[in-house]
Amino acid sequence: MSTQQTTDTGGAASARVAAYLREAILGGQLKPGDRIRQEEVAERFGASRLPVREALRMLEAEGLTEHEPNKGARVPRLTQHEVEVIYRMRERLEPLALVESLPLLTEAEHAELEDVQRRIEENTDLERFLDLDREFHMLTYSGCGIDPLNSMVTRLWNSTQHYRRSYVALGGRSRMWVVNSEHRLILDAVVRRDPIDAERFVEGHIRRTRIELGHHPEVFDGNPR
Amino acid sequence: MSTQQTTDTGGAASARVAAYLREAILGGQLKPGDRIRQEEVAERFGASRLPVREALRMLEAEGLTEHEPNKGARVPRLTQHEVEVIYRMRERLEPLALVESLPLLTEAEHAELEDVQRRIEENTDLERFLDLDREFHMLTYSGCGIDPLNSMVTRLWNSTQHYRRSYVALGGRSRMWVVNSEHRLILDAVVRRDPIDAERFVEGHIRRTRIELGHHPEVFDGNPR
DNA sequence: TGACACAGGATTGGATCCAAAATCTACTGT
DNA sequence: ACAGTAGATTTTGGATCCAATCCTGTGTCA
Repeated sequence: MSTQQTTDTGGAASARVAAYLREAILGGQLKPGDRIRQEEVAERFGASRLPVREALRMLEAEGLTEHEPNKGARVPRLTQHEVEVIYRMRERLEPLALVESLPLLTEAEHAELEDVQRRIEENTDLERFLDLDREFHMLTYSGCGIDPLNSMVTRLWNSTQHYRRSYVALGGRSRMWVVNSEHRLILDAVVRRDPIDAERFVEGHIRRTRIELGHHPEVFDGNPR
Repeated sequence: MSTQQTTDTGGAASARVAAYLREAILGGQLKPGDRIRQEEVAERFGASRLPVREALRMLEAEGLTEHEPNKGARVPRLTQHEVEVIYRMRERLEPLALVESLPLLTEAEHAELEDVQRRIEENTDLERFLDLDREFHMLTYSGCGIDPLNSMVTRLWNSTQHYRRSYVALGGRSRMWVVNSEHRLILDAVVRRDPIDAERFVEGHIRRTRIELGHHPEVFDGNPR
């Protein structure tokens, strides 16, 4: 599987169910607005409903589901304005995460970053691009051991995954090209361990994406259901 | 009860248990490092362990408990560095929350803010100060309807509540005086609906608190257990 | 005396059953 | 034909019981 973070919280069964649903939501099989029925998941998984309930709670904390009493869980649907604010949050939090992480990244991790970036540049598949892009950024933050910071950054990425997909599908090849050139700037700053540039470049990278996104309201129209 | 936010998520019983535990943690009856036994809470509450489990999950999402498989829930204990990074996160997120909130605050809410600030200035009790200070800030953000932003700000406040208490107890009356003068600046900017000043003042308010906290490592030493 | 192993108790994780709430459907009345 | 309502079905919330895991204290042996 490609998309990280196994939340070791909860028992073995809950963790497996959570991983399964996480994959389904981030992978786009479950879309914003979709309802998640406990019984259905439990059955498909050969477990009782209880670990499913636990899993849904974990996912809620990760921003992947939302819960209404006596009505159940859904994949949250966001407005364009909500997504824009989430990007503004990212503009402020991720530079901080990177600065905290920067001095603790090893040369092995630098090499891994180089490798991921190389694979992004060789890649042509959309879904794979989403995963690799995420992997690149998360790797740059991986030196930062502050739990609330990590989990919030992860949550912001999770919440917007579906809209990122729509947007990249729209922008296509040229969009990926821009991302790559900006990644190169970030990567250089990371390897040089230059906190000023690192902060500047990652902030600009996210800001430019937010502004681009603002020009494409159609990303938020076609929400199913 | 004084410390808001009833997380309408979960059934009636879970919500009540969550409210009870939330109050106990924020109020200081449960301290960082303390273990929370499901059976114990369930019994004291006349309910089964299941709603307690749900409640603990909710609280985990709010940053009030942490969970380890097969070992149960504890109140998280933070290092000085973690608290410092949380304050840096607040420095970046809360100005954003305030700017988003600013144009949507009504004059009734301005009046309510005035009232809360007046009550803070008249107050001498430490625990009451913690509640009122929180209420003041949350009120300034209350126009911002963006869920992830609200919940993250709340979570950051939750995580540091215990250390805020120790710190205020240390600084005493003079500390409260500084806070009040800074609140007045923020309040003025809010009433004038001046986003530049509002952002500046709230950012400075939090930053100064962070720097002050850095000079008092003893706040983080005496952690029980 | 100290370290390791084992056993018993305590505590959490999961399954099943039942109750309550919400949603859906079909019927009735105008 | 349509709106409103009552009943049936679906789905979630909670209680109880059982299983698996962890922790603690004691005893044995080197």
